[in-house]
Amino acid sequence: MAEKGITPRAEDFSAWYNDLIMRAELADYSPVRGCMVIRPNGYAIWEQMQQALDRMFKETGHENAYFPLFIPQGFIAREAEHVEGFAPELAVVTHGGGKELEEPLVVRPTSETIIYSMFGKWIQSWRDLPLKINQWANVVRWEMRTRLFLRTTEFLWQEGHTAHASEADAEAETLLILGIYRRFMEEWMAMPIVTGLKTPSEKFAGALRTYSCEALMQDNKALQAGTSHNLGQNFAKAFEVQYQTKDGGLDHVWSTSWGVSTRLVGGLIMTHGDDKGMVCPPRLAQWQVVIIPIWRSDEEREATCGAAERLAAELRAADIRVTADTREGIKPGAKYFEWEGRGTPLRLEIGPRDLAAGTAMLARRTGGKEPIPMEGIATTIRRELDTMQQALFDAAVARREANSLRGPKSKEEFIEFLQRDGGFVYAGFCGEPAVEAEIKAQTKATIRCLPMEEFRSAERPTTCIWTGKPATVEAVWARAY
RNA sequence: CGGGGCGUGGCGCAGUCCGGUAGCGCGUCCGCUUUGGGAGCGGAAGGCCCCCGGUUCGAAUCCGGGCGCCCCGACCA
Repeated sequence: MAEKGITPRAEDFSAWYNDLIMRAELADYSPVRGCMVIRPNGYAIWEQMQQALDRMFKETGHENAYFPLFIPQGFIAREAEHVEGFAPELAVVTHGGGKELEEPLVVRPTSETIIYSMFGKWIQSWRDLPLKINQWANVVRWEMRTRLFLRTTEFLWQEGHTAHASEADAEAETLLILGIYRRFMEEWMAMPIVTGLKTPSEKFAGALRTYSCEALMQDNKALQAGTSHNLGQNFAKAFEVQYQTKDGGLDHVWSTSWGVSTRLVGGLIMTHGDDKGMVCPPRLAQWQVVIIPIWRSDEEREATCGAAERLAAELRAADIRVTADTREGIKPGAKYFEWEGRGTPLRLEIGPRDLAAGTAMLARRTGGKEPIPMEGIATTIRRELDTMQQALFDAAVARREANSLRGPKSKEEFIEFLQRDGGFVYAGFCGEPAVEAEIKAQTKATIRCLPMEEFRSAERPTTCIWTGKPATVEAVWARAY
């Protein structure tokens, strides 16, 4: 019995995370170091994420396209900061067809360079703008240390790339996407985030500025869940993406790029998972409801399985994602454990007693089990799913707030909070990069972001928590993944 | 790249100190009985003991050298 469980979070959070992924069959290690196989249960969650995000991108005027995996090595070098940022983690192809290549090909770590090289051909006039492209793709970054979903050598993501006629338009796009990410994370993933600006040391290599979504995991480490970059004219200049303005002039376009990855699955796990396994918010669950018929005799089997299938059809008609587990030879209890481990939000048990009473036994993944009438069951289930979705979000917000510290009174309190694995600390910052580096060296915490207005503290910090000098901004610190 | 752990049927492990020809649990397959919180009994299949070399009559075990994986740190979505 014990060996069937997973390591409790309190005992070893990393082990819990790995155990959960294996138990829920979300992913597996690949023969290649640092790479992962995303199994059907895990990929189904990613597909739900893709669908929701893809819809939101398209609703805001973005189109999908696909750019190649291979990038001429010289492209990466064209933007100074970009090459500096990515050079250490590039995978490079030197041979093809048995011969050494004239110019090595880089396996894309991100696609700015190849995309702007194409934008240069496609954009001639202000009439071609804005150009708003998204692609769903895999990218490769040679990481020193990897973790399933959170950091793997190859990962899946979407990367949006847009070109605009003005800096203001590019900034508006950057913030529009940040808002979409926020809505997705809050409303679909039930994962609260703090949005804000990255400091220069943490921004994307080649960006003017980077905004990010920062979530707090159950071990009180921060997870950067998504980023949206205003690239200014940096890449436009490097790849000569110019257009004729309305008044006949010539200007470089203003561009943005933004992305979220399969890392979000890791965020989902570490936001909602418990010691029994995965907990999946209803809106992202592959199966929102699993129906488990219970029988003894053959007649009972026919009756309960038949009822399960009819119930499944009824719920499906109400747009509820439902499956019936009619496997024979496995006891109901074993099925309960299996579906719980996978995080299925609701379970409906149908046995002879339920058939007689006109009810089904409803069990929630988040706790609680009671009989509900079959009459109007689709409405009941819909309400249960909506309630659970909201409850997961509320619980995650409450946990984050309980583990956040606003306005530490002293440097000592600040350090002490971070050292006992506290969560987010909001404090004043003088803006000096050297101070930021010193804090990182001493506390292992980094500035996750300079929070946007709505996340800032009511009481504005006036002094830098580290130097005591006047604060120029409020920053959120935490140890991070 | 440093520190720690580990490599033995599909999975998890014991056996290694003290050499003697491989075992346990889970899973799998077959049969019967079971089925409202991880089923029981009977039968069966399944192992280059990470790799290479050495010592020895004999190596999973001892010695030397490799390789790989996981965890913790330095870099990063």
